[in-house]
Amino acid sequence: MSDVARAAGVSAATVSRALRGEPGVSEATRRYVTEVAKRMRYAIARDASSLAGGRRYAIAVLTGDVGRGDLLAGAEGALRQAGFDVLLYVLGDEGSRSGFFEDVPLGRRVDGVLALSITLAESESAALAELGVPVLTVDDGDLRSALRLAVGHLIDLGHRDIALVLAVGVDESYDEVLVAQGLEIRPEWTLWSSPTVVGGEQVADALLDGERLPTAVISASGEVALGVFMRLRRDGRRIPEDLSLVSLDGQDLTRAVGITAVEGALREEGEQAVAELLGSIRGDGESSVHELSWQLAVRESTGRA
Amino acid sequence: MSDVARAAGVSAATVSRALRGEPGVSEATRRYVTEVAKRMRYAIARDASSLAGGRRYAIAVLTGDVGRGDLLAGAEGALRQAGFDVLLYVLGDEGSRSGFFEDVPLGRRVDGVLALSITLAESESAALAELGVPVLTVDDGDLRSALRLAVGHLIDLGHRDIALVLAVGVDESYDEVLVAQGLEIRPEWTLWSSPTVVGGEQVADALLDGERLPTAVISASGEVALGVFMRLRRDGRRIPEDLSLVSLDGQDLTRAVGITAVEGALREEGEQAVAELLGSIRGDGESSVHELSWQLAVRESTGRA
DNA sequence: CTGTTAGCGCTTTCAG
DNA sequence: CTGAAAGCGCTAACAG
Repeated sequence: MSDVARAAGVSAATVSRALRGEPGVSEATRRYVTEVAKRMRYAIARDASSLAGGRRYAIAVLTGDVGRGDLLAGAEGALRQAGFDVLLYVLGDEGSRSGFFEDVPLGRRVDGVLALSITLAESESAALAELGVPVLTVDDGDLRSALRLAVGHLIDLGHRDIALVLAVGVDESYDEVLVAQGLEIRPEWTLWSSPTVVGGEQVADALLDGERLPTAVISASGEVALGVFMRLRRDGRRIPEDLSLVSLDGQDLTRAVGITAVEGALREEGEQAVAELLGSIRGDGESSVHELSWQLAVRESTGRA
Repeated sequence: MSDVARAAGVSAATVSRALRGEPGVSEATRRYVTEVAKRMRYAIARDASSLAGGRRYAIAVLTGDVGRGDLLAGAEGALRQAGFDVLLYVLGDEGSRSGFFEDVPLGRRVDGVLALSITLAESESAALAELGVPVLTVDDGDLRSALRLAVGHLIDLGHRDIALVLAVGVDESYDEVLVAQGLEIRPEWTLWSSPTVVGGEQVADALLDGERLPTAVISASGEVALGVFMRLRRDGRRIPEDLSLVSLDGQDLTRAVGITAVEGALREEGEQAVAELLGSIRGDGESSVHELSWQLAVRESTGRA
């Protein structure tokens, strides 16, 4: 920096102010210094800058699963544009996750934390809170609201007989969502399946064995939806003419196959989450939660009842 | 750090040495200092450390597409374990990519660069080279070698009549790979398709329209393989009894559906790439290329001819 | 093996 | 609006 200062005939302090857009420099000086710096290919050293200035210009991004890639991509883009470094931590498997939280390696290194596609345990949140910087958690959102969207779409298409396939282990009841929209519940049309294509095929078999076929199926898992899709087609059923199908998950899969699905605008949500976090950093420093909101991607697997 | 030094009754220099595992401290002192530091929840400030020490302990990870998530996850894990920060840059769309290379924002900030799932243009490589740190590019590997693996597997199963589906736009010939393994080439069994499920279905139709069906199909794309799979099954063909199917890509898709595929051990390759890069950083500082190597994941879509 | 002494390259008062 | 000076929190010789 002092080289640039010398070349521009000013002091280092002025170069610093000029390059960072700080007030207190005449426009002419700023322009000139900026130009000299560019010519000399000079860029401020982040380490020294944050050491001296106390700012860090870095955000830690925690993610459970790199699968939801677009969320990450959106966040990264927005952060880079805002001049922040992205320190990535993939906390997918238990080992790396506990290793991370055991001794959170972020002390005095980041201005904030963004937790994507990861549900933090109480103790984990506490560990992050100790950093003293805002934490923004992007919550995967409510299955209930996703379901509402799917049901609404099917009802609009005239469906009344809707089966719901949940993940095994889910013991919560979602009947109310259907009931709230005026549907009758038939117990045999609530099914559980492991989140695999094979599971979906079995579900389809079960459905076909029933005394009456629903006119639509909603699956919580994309893999299951695909299994149902393939099994029904192999059985000669047409989709969507004979049966409509909606998935509540599995963005990539459902898009590839053309299955109507509830999904998030992940990239945009990532950007938005960053905006919230940066706002908090500049503002009250509060931690918060960003709820992912769902949208319906209507594709070829749904039609009139 | 001086607080810790005082509390431990030593100098700051000793604390520094002890905490970083530098030689020149007695084991007893190191243990004691470490303990005091932990008790005081002290961690070395990276900024100050790298400013003073000249080391940076950070690697820039460039990735074109977060899709190949496991590569990234593997690399991140290995880097974290080695004590390096991961600065992530997602260079998916043209805008962010050119923005990045226009003014590579990494000067004096990283010890090395890891380029994953991204093919660097000449000028981009040059821009990175200017950083003066090693660059390790992970190359997606050769379609030819992936194909060789698939063909070998099918030949082992007794197949001689193999169709190959390439991406539209690929004008290179891969006949030699088949010929080298003693197969005869039938021109009508080389097909081109857009990398979509629908494209795959069309390919299947074309195959079914032909005068003779091959006993096996190799598809360069996972989506296409899925399309072929679904179309054939709907047509009443059994897979693998009537026809075997291998995909050269589409890890997630093919795994979900149970299609035999050539794939990389992405997580492990990511770790390995990191090892190579760190080696170069500590060693000759040379940039290099890590070729992804392929493996065959045999699933239910292939069987004896 | 340990302490002392200079910086690392910036930013920030405080004067001018 | 600009410059001089004093650190930011560490590490790296250099002594002892």
